[in-house]
Amino acid sequence: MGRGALPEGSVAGVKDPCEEVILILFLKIVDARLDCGSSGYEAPVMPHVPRSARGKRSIRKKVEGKPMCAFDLLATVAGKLLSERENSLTSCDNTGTSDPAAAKGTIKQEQIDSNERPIKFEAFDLLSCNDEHSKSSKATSSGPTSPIVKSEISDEDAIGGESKFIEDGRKIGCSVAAVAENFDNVRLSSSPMESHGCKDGSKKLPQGQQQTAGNATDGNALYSLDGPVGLDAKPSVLGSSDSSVEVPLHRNNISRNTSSPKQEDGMDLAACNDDDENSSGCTHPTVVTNKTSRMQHIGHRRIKKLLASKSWRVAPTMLQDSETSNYDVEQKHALQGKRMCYTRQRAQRNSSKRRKLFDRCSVSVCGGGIYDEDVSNLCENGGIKLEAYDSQGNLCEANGASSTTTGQKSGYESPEYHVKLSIKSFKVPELVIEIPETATVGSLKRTVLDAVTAILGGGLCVGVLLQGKKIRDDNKTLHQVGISHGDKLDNLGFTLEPNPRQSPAPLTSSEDPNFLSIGCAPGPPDRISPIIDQGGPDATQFLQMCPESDHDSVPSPTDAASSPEKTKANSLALVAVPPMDTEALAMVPLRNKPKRSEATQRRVRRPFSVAEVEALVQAVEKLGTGRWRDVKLCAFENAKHRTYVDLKDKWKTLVHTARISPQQRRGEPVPQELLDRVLSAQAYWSQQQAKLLLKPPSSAETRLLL
DNA sequence: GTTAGGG
DNA sequence: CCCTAAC
Repeated sequence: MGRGALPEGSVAGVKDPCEEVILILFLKIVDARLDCGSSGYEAPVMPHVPRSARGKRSIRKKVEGKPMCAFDLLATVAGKLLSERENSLTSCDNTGTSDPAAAKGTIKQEQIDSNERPIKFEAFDLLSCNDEHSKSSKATSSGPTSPIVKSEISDEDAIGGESKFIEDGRKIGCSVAAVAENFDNVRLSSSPMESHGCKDGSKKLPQGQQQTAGNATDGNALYSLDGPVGLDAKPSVLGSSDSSVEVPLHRNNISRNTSSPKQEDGMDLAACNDDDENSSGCTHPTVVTNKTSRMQHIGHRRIKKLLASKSWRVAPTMLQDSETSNYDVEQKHALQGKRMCYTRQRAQRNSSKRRKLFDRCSVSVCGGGIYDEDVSNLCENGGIKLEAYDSQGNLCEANGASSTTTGQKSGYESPEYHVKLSIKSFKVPELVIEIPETATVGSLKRTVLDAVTAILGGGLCVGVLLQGKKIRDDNKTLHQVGISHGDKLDNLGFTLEPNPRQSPAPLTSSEDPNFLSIGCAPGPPDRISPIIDQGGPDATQFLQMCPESDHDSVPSPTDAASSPEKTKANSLALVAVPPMDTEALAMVPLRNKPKRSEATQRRVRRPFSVAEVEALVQAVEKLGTGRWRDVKLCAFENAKHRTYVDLKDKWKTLVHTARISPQQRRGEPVPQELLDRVLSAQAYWSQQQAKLLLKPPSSAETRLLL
């Protein structure tokens, strides 16, 4: 339908129905979370190589070693797109409806081969292969074993037999929406899903979308997805849509917004509302509705998976000691807080996985994203939290309260003043995307992805906007330009810009240049900048910052968790803005192949103190050597940094130590007395174990004998 | 999630 | 400490 509505007249005699009108899509993507890691970060291509032979089988799981940046990015964009769509649809109506052509005289005529066009996008491939949930797209995804899924899907395929669906602008509108909705899925367009999404979009998307869809004139549609899209675009709209509609990876989905409905401050965090199943943890900071919760939940879960995929990295270096202090947070993240809040301190599970989330990253910005905690965790007392960074970018935390006092003494120029900002969103340069109506949603996705990827791949620049003005002088201090800790920083913005040094080469990743042309595509999407998107104010710092005895002291049972300080920071998120962002960027490893497979951040080494050893020995003497969890609970319950695995390992080393000559021992000497106890305990328990092994059916036997 | 054990 | 395998 609608074909006739095409302003063919305006298109200078082009009547051939074969000629399609190119849609010019202006996608101003705002708030692209670029949780991709350093600018030099290259998505690891090599799957993690098992360190041990038995790891061979682990290959099955190693698919995750794939680059996720593109995906992340896309997800972000998608979320944003969706959000923007919501916001800008209105404007679309105007331009697209009343004056489609005038909207932008860029209606291009182009011979479009309506035939299938196999398209391969590397970037897209990346995406697809990272989509761990591509379950829905099994059709194209070859599963974990084949990380690189060439999306050979033709446009037709992508859209399935309903390609006609996007034949008119109306459908396009829908498509766009669908795209946005599906971006987070980053799945290879599986026909059913695609069309499905599309349908859903037109059928069920209420409000703006439908409206737009209806209004978009056939063919000539110019969507100017621009405007001040807050990350706050509420997903609620979507919430009402069909359950099958994919949830956009809205920022809020990701961010571990634990803010419960009542916590509109955005900083007032509930301590333990992070139940995976309840997904109460991922509600919008301000708008919390049942509608959204579900979706957010989904998003959250998705994120969860992403997290698990190791692809998301957080800036750990910043929070050195946060390893401990943030433990809960981390864990929550990684584990989706499974019962962490409710259950006793069961050992730190998944410690390794959790850790994987933390990669070295010098840049850490609170973007309201996935990694809220790290930064937000710092926002202890609400308000502006002052943070100090050492030259390494390590955070030397100091909360606003105290810092403020001291800081004021320091004077204006005091370097002690640190501004904490929350970058709720990054503005990505405008993207101009031309895509034929006949393009599939899948291709649109790829196009957008490529565009974004290209930008990012070319290297990024961060722009700072203060009150709309771009601050170009990098040498000025924050204070000089008016960014001071005391100010309301709502006027502060950040943009992500293509690296100027990069020649804006046209995106060529597409195999069909005619098909897709993208503006503002600096370079090949070979690399993605990992800009960590840390959580915003909603961060979950409620974590029990329990005075865990991580200070080489024996955990005392009285080490009760301190009441989580509910932060009352202004909703203006706070974000760590490393004084030297350029340096920070520079610090980002440029290595293509991070050493430890994925540059996994190893936990800080924390040698056991004698006291700890003693506690361990004592516990083992009591409980035996096979109940590490109990040992942990018994003696190290409050030592969050000691997992039962750690204890087990320590015991192992203790035994070893006890058996070697004192000269061979290293580190803090352990009293011989303890070592002796270790040996005896070890002997005793191993003996017990042997007994059990030798006499397994003891009970039955006993019974029989009796 | 735990436990055990190699790295 | 890390990583897996096997429960």
